[in-house]
Amino acid sequence: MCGRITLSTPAARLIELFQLTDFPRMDPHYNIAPTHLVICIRSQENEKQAIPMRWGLVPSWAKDLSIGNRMINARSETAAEKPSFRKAWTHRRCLIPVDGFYEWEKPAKPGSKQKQPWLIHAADNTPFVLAGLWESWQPPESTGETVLTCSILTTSANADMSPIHDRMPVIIPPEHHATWLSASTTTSQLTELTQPAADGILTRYRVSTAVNKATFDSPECIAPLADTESTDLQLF
DNA sequence: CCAGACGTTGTT
DNA sequence: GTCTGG
DNA sequence: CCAGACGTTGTT
DNA sequence: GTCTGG
Repeated sequence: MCGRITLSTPAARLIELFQLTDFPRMDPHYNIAPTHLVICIRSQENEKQAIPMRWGLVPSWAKDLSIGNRMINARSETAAEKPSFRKAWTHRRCLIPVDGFYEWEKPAKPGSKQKQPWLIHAADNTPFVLAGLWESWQPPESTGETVLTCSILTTSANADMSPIHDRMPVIIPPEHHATWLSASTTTSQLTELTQPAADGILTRYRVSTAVNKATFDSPECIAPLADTESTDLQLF
């Protein structure tokens, strides 16, 4: 779950949301896939910074970048114990702003229909912030540049998501951003912050199956179909 | 001791 | 790097 | 997450 | 069917 996201919110608005002075230059993208860059906000020596990172966490011991291809999500319930995630869980948490994310609903009857893609977004059409872990990876033999990578944490679905899926990304509301990024946050606080989001904050609409093939920076792929559950989404 | 895994989702 | 399984 | 490949030898 | 690449 949570294997595609969108981010077209202008940098100025994200600067305001995170109270930053600097922000990386990024064009709007409507179909961000694993291995693409996502924006991560991390706290580095008490300095908050927004940095593009490769989506798919590559543990420091990995011999190959491709290991990150299946590390796009981390279960919040078990990340503290998993060898690939536990150091990041303790020391390298980050925030990942999105406009929304895609979820592919399985066909009700097996073998019948095609999967239905939905775009899930905030009910109030504002960008929102996912909980992530990040890692720094150095290619073996010192050949090539250090690569920053990240993973999106998941938790069980809230009432908004459960009709189409049993998991959802962890969402961190603005009042908890600082706690999530702080190095002194306790285990019990982390458990609290990774609970499913409050019911009612998300809504969704059907998108064309063309989302699969759309280029990832085209707004076409988030155009709602006629049969839609919310009609008031605006581009940011 | 060394060798091999190290992950999630969803589906069966 | 660190843990698990053989 | 989906889309697309899924193989080797030898020759150019 | 299952893995890899994006």
